[in-house]
Amino acid sequence: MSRKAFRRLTLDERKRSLLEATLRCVAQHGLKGATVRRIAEEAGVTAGLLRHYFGSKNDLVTSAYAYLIGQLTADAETRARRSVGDANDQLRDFLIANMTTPNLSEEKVSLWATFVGRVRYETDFADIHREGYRDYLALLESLIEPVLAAQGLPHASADCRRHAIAVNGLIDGLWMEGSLNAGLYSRTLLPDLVTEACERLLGLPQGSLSGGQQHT
Amino acid sequence: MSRKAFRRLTLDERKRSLLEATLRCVAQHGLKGATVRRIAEEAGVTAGLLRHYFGSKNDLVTSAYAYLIGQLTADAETRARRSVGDANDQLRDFLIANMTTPNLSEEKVSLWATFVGRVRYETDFADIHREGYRDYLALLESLIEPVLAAQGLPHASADCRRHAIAVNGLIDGLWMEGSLNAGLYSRTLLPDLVTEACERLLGLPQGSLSGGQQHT
DNA sequence: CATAATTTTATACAAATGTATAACAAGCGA
DNA sequence: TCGCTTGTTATACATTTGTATAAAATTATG
Repeated sequence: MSRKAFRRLTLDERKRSLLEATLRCVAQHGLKGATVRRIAEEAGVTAGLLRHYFGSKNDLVTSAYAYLIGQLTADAETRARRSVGDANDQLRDFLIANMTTPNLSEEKVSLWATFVGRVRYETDFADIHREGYRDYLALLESLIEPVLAAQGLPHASADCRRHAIAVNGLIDGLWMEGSLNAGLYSRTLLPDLVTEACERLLGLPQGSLSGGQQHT
Repeated sequence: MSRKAFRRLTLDERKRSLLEATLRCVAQHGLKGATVRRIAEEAGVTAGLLRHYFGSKNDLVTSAYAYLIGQLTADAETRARRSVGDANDQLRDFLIANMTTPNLSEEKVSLWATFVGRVRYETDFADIHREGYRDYLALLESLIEPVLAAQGLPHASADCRRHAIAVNGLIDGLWMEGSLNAGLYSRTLLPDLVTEACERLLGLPQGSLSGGQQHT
């Protein structure tokens, strides 16, 4: 009986591959159901290798959570920032990015929920969550501020923060229910709904976010 | 060595006690981490008894999820319906019920997230989720409709549904983030914020939900 | 108070899990 | 081509897990 043939990867390639295999397994089988053996199989390696790169299973899973969160916000931010238009366009694109693929995804919501369920009881997860939330809120505030300013609405720091909390709640809730119940809605319902709702929350004139524009 | 002394309970008492012990364990240790032995210890019985009342661990956990969902909506509905005022008061009390204890609770959010993480991949959980979501949305629609009608706003079934989806997203998101980050906010921020945001989402005159009223 | 019914305890067991460690081999530098 | 480093495989092990089953104790019924 001969050994399995294998190929060496660079440290970054291998780590990424392991983290992504971990996320797929956690989504499908849950946190404990994602056993080191299953993850290894998913990544096409043997179990021992996981411990070579991550000190323990907990280390691996924690890193995978951080990887996921970073990816989610980075994706949405990228889609907002690359918008060539004015502040309204950027905010609109950010909202829509959260209501369309790849961010609107059953798998990602499942992962996110699974991890969030542990935030209260495991400090490693709590730290990652807190940091992610803070970043996301800050990003949202920075997108909202110029929109309010352009409309001549109050846009002091406290105003922006309050609005950001509400809009963030709206996004999170719709993102979650929308991903889980994707089949129930038409593909454009959520993007339309979130832009309209955001206009109302911020007190913008109707159509200032959605008006005339077509989202891709 | 003598056996442990025990007391017999009625079927309902025992089942309830086991379900609640299960929820506490799932919150603290996750779905797989809530082992039958831990649950049994939490309930003050031995492991064998679980299988006497629930055919398998999966059966027990599924039942616990349904129990939790039922409890959450029932609590909020009760607090809305017992409101003696008009339609506005009922809607307001419903919103506030979701932003204050006992519903605003880290433990409940943790549980909810943990279960939601499995909805995509296990049909038992999916069924419970779908049903719960449908009920919750219907309840919300029924609370929104008379408020819109009283204001002379469009309140056809489609209008109410659209608004209910948005408001539900807002509630879910704020409830979740609010519970996890309870320490970050003052105790009245979320209730104030959710009522104001809901006014805006529905297009109600400012203060029509929050105005003058004091929430307990 | 005796007897039966069934809740509850206690023990057993195979399978699976995270971790540790030894053996191997791929690819780099000489 | 040869050795050497270390990425990678393979195996071992104690522990924990869900489930099954036998034994015992509590309560209801007469």
